[in-house]
Amino acid sequence: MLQLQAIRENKDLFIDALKKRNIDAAPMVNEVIQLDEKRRTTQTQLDNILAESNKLSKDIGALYQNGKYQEAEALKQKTGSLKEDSKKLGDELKTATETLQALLYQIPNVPHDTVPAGTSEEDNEEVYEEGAIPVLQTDALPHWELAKKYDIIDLELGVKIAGAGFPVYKGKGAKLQRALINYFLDKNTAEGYTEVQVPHLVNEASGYGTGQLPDKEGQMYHLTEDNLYLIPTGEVPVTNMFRDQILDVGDFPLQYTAYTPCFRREAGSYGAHVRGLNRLHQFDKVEIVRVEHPDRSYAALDEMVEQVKIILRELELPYRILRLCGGDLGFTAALTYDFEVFSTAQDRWLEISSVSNFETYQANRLKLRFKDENGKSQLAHTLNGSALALPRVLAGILENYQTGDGIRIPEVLVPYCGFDMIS
RNA sequence: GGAGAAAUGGCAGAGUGGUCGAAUGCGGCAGUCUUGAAAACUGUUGAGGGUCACACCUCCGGGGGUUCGAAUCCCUCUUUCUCCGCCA
Repeated sequence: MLQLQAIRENKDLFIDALKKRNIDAAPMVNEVIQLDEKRRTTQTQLDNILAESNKLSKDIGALYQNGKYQEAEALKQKTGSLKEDSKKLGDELKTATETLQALLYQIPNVPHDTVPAGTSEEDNEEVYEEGAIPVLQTDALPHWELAKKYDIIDLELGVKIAGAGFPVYKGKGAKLQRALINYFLDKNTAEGYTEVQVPHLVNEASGYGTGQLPDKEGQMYHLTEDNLYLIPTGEVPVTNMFRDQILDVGDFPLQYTAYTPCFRREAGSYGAHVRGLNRLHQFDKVEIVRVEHPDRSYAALDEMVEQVKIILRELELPYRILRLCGGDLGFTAALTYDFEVFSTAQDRWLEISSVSNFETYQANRLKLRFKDENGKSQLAHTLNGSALALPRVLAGILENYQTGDGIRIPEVLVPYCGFDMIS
């Protein structure tokens, strides 16, 4: 959520910056300002009435204590109309505040200066590429064929148990997945991220805190009986650890890593590109989350990008980094780098990580603040990234490491797997 | 799941329906003292709205109610603790 006061002071700046997202924010921003003015005048009126009635109540109390019951009763008569007015104004204030809040929820974050203009993923800017794309023999298979051939992932079995998009990993496939999780967590903790295990279901407040609610409501599995949501990413529980907190400036940097399954309804996405592990309803992910001082958040973002690069380099997977354009940038992010691994047999790039700085957008919703050097409280910056998402990394390994004899295991994973070949 | 108790500032812990945003202690911060530190003493120390700044308003787990007036009374939800039941 954008900061109201900042909008009030620089509305044109916001309207301009949001153009990069290809939206005309002017009507919304103007309405925000209007609603805010309404809210404030109502608040002032209400405050005055409350002040008056507080004073009357005190006077009545004093009169009672001095035994002047007649005078007290007389004063009581005067409180009736004040009560009515305050009730009416209170309702108005509530409505104005809620309307304003709902509107603010609808305005996306302001893109960072470096975010390229553009309307779709076509316009994302490639900023880095590393790793040679292997040349495979002509009979190379896509990962879903390999999964079947070596009996390591069973998609049909998952259909029986749950439905499409819920794979069953078997034997060396399961072990490889577990190896990747451990490897990722080890890399992250070695870099100073504290490992946490967090709930996989979150309440409504957490959903609002990180911005999945209200705009992505339909993408999350919702347990209506208990009003809980299955997490679409570890970002939600981990970042919400800090909701409603006022940190000390010395607490930075806060860095956490968590392994969690992720659940996504993926309503409306079907077709050839969702085959195999490409798009699932349940998948595993190791997430890194940071809470940072505003002055340091972009340095932190760079460090997170570096962290993901190192992992991919060690896995010897060919990858590229994209800076997302305004049209492709997530609702809550100010700047996002996507990592894509080249999936050789599918001949396409697969997104395996997304690293973002949300600046104060989430913090404002989370009420995540810190006391700065002058003792004033201000909003912190939040960041997160995948390090990494499992299924597509797995797909990349299966496809890129396939040989005529089987699938080779990347060297760094051999100690974690206990085998060096799937055949 | 059943029965009971509780929820107050960073923490601990008072609080009779009126002058309680809330005693006291600890912690934090500033100062005095000291070569320095500790101790002692003095002062200060929640959040939000509002204002140029004050004033003023809101918040004692959340929501609602009674009352001129609620931390205090009532209803409800949530959470925690104790006992019972079930259970990885």
